Amino acid sequence: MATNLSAPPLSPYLSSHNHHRRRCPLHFTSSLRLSATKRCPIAASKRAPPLPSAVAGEQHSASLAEQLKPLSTTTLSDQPNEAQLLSKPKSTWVNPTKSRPSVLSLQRHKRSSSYSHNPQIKDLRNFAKKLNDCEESQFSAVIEGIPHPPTRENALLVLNSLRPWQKTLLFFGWVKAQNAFPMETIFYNVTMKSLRFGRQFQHIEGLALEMVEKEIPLDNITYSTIITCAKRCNLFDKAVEWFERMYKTGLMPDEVTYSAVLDVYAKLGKVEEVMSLYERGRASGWKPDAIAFAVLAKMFGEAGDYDGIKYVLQEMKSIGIQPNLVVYNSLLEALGKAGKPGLARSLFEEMVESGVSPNEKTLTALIKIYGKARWARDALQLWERMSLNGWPVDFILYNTLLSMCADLGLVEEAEKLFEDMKGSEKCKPDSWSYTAMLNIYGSGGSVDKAMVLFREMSEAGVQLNVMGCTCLIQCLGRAKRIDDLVNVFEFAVENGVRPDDRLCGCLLSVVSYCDGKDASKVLACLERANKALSAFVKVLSGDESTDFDALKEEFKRILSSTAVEARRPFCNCLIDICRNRDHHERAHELLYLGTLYGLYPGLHTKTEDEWRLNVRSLSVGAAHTALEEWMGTLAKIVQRKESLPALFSANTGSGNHKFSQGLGSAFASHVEKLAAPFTESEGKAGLFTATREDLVLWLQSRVA
DNA sequence: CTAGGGTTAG
Repeated sequence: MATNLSAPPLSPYLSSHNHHRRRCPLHFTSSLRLSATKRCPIAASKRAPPLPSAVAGEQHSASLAEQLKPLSTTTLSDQPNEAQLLSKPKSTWVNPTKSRPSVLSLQRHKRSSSYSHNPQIKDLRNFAKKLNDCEESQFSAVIEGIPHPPTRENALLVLNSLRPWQKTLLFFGWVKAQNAFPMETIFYNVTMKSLRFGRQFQHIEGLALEMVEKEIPLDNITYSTIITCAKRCNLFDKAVEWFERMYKTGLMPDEVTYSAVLDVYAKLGKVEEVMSLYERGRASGWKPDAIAFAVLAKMFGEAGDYDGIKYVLQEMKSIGIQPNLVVYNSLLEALGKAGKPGLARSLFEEMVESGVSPNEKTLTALIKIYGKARWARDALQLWERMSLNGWPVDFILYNTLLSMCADLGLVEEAEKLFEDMKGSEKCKPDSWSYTAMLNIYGSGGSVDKAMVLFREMSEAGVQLNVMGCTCLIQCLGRAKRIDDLVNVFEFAVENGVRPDDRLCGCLLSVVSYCDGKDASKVLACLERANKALSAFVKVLSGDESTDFDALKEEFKRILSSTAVEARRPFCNCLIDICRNRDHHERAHELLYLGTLYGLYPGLHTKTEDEWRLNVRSLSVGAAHTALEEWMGTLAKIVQRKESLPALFSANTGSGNHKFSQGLGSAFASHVEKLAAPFTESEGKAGLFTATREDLVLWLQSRVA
């Protein structure tokens, strides 16, 4: 998911950007001329007369999708071609020395003077209010009481004041039927705005098609409204479709449409298309503004792309755009997602120094970052600064602070905050707050406190959610309070919690360390949540031998219907279940399958001097299985007298989390039991090493 | 609000 951060500093599309700039200086001069013509240079290529044979062809017939391919993959090679690409039949060539494009820069519409000086304004507003408030059935009756004739200005004023989309649509229909004046674009735009409020994409599209039919021009406002409405309705294909239509008409996108469309592609995860459109916009004279950069920052954050974030910063600097609060917030969050807490911290300081005050979202982002990074000192210092400076706090920020406490194991701080919330008027703990507390008590093993909270929740009328349920079940399982566990599970299901894969994984892990009756009770819960999984567990735990291929197929079927983040935990638990029931052979088979399906990437790493087994993400049983498997393989290599490196190591990790269970110590005792020559390194907790000589001796002794 | 665009929680 995240890009490889050890990759070269610039992403491919970024270097293609530079490449493009270097090679196509003419692009800029041409576009400056073009910019005053209200025509999109991308579209122009489609309408251009046949190009000279050598450069005609693909660009002439290219679709928008093709046009949006990264420039590195399209061949914009020689300069005459560029000039051709940008020229078009009806372009009006203006003085090329004119300083800046005029079309692309945003021209907000001023409130027309009839709005402020219209003495009828009060009557019309009251009338609009009546329309807003009346029953739909009375609409036609009310509308007849319009206090002044529906002139263009009057109609616009009323249309602008209608809230529910149904009323807007009815009124618009009425105005059209009056036939008092020709309909202009603005009427459609205002109506669409109201429809967008009600997320009525169907109606918006209907109106847009009506405009096309009646040859009423669609402008940037129309298109951006259509596109953002589609976006809000999650109809991304529709958003793209309408941008394509706009492109075909040759209308030049302005700043608003640009950032709206960039956001559409960004939300589709189409980074390359975003960058390509960005480059083309830049090349045609578009000056991106803060909103466009906020969109880019968010996109790179979602992709975990640090190079992309650097690029955004660099572009803003070179264009001379100072980040505003929203851009800072997007950048901070992006840095968090890209795993750069240190850079987030320094960017935050830079932001404060530049005079931009953080808001709730800024602080939420940072607290979350520090929590995830387990930077307790920074988190607490920031918390202190928040209250010292009187920085704004809201409900989400409170809950984020609680979650951070859970991540860092700050039990007392969390309890204090939780009590403060209970005492407050506006920020009473909700299910998020309770979940955070259940997480804290659950991971800390404070079962009784967790159960007190559980009871308190239902008294306070706060719903238990799936994560809170998972936390509770985890800690009840560890405490072997299986009857309570079953009760909590049943309560949760009865109260609308729909078990997800994480909850199933949690039940599965409890099954792995329970025996007999307890295991059956938990398995019965699992059966209600995931039939296939519980059936598979029964097969694995049973004594009948199973065909490997059948096992493989079923395991594959289960994994493919499991959320990606829960697949490895499933496999880990299943291996533990096999081992705890002395089905070691099956444990090895499952580890093999897990590796086959990519659940354990980087399990083995080899350099010339050292071979390493990385078991940090494995459960105890899986780690043992992996070690045994490895030793078996090495024994064969020794037998075959093949060459081996000087050093062998196994890494369990040290477990940064305050509440983490000791994989390291479990691994140490397993190594001891096997009398294997691995010893834990002095300075590095969780790193076990063995020399070739010791290991070979031991392997040979085992065979003998 | 002044016909259109961006940011908060496992």
